[in-house]
Amino acid sequence: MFSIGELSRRTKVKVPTIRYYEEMGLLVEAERTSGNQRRYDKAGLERLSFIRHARDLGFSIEAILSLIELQEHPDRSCQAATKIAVAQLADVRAKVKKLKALERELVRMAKGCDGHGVSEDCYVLASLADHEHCENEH
Amino acid sequence: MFSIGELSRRTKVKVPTIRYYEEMGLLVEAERTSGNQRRYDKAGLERLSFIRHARDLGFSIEAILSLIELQEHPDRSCQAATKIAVAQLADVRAKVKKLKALERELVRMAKGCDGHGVSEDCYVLASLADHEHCENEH
DNA sequence: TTTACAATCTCTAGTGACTAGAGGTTCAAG
DNA sequence: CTTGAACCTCTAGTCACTAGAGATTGTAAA
Repeated sequence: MFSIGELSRRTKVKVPTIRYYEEMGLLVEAERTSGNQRRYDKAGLERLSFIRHARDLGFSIEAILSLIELQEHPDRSCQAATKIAVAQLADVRAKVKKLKALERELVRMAKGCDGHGVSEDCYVLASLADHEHCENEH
Repeated sequence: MFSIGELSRRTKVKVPTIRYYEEMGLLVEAERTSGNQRRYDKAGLERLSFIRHARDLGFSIEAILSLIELQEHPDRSCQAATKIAVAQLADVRAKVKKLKALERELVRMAKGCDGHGVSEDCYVLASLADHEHCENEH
């Protein structure tokens, strides 16, 4: 049995965030001492590790709620869980693609005017003002 | 002179968002009709296009405020603007890197259990519960 | 000119996933 | 028994919008 601070140290999840997760229903309400402080055990630690890992992977709290629900009903959880993971993967891939496009355009912009002042006009500002320069449609 | 709705149509920025930008100081306060409705001209359109383009590139509203300020003082704006753009680029690159790592792990997870049910336990759930499976440190 | 109705106005509140702070209580070591 | 770090609850703030209520205005057809 350990305190919320200890749980925080072990999982690297901040104390107020743990309380927030409890409020959101991700964590079951913790046991309390007679003085109303939360106490956790190994199960609580594992649950929070699961949540943290999923958050790190970009799953929304809602998605994590679904995954937790699936954990509680092990029959046919596999297909449903995979579906959520695949959706998350698609999301991540879409973000990567968009960011890659932005990266290309920013490189182009930032190269326009560096040290050696071709200072007639700022290329960065001009690029932002004029969409026509753009390689990508966004 | 055109209405906020017309401006919205031309820039693809939603009407409440335009009002929000005005409130945040990104747009100068628009002229009004006798009946208090906003009217815009070409200058307003160009300014909003600039803002929209910068937002699409992931610049924060604060960064855009800086860029707009730079526009108003064209002397030595180039270096400062480039600095902002380079910072933005670094940010985008960091995000890409992180997402790429997540993508790899999600691929590994989602492949674990697909159609042909090796249904002893759900690999997706197991992966989330057990950080040790992880290739990446996060 | 009147009427209808879409578009506009302001204002408040909600989103997601936390983070910060106030003001009060409890735990554990010395 | 005292100290003080850690805990408690509650409210409000963050960012960049988005949604909705309720009132007013603009404009085109009858």
